[in-house]
Amino acid sequence: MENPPEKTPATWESLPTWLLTQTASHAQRLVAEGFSSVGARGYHYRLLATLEEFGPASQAALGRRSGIHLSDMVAAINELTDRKLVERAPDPADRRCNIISLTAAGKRQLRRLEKRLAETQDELLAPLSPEERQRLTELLSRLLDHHSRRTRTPE
Amino acid sequence: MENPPEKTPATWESLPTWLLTQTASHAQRLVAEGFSSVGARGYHYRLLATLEEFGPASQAALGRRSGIHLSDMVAAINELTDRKLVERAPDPADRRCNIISLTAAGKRQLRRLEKRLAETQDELLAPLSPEERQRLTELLSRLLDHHSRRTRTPE
DNA sequence: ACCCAATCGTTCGGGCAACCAACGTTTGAT
DNA sequence: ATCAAACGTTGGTTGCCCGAACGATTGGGT
Repeated sequence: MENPPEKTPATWESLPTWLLTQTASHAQRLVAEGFSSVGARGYHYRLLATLEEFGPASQAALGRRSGIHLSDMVAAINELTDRKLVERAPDPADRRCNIISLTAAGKRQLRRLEKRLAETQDELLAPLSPEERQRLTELLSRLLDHHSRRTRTPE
Repeated sequence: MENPPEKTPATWESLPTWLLTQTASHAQRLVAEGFSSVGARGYHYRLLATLEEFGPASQAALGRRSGIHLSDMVAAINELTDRKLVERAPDPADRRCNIISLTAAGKRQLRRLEKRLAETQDELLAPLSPEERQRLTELLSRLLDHHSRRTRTPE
């Protein structure tokens, strides 16, 4: 999306969906860059943060809480265990389950990722005043709220 | 992202980058659904719209104007020619080039896609008042502007 | 007139986030 | 005891974005 050097003053450029997805792609790039500078990606942060917030859990529970698909958990957890940021232990009470828990190194890494993430927020919102930032997040929250309620089966 | 039925009241949920990327993913889903209901996807719309706005052009020029990578043009144009929405003709003046042009059916399809797209805007912004919609697009425009200027080499 | 750099279309490949289908193992409720 | 459900795992698919390479063709410089 950044490559093509030609101007594109096209019809769709002002549509909310376009503005949204485009700014989001910039945001994602910034976040990913921040994370990759410490050798991680989005899933890693989400998992580490979820682990700290809710404590050790099975892969399935972890996936539900962090919004990561079960089939993507395997690779993500593997990558984290390879880096010793997380431990995968069999659940003695239920042999189907692995219990994933945060290591000390994992906690340190989480601190680093949080720092990067905070910097990224600022980079993203650079051109906006504090009040504008406030309004933007408020509007986005409303939108997200509305649409996740419709998709997440109400009950 | 919509699948897991569990609540995820996690740390990062209020971060602007999260709100942005998540609402964007909802937006993208809505757009994609709208398009696919008439057998198209994003690239198709972008190409048809660009063709109508700028007239027939080579694949390369078309790609630059619509922000689609050259290497992705082949497949997209193939799909459009298969559906007779677009014509690929050799350029008599430059045998390296294909000249892509819109057919009547392509124009009709474009009208359909525009209609879907308009409906999608409304669906996306449903919970916002007209003034709020205005403010949101203005804020997003500012952000997008700022960040695309930094990436697109100024000159 | 010639050469070389640039452009065009094309193919193949990768990355990412999200998702789906299937399977064997294990569990728990009936 | 059985059977549905959950768990982890493997191996796909999709859409969008990007890069490397290559043959064919072109056009500018000299």
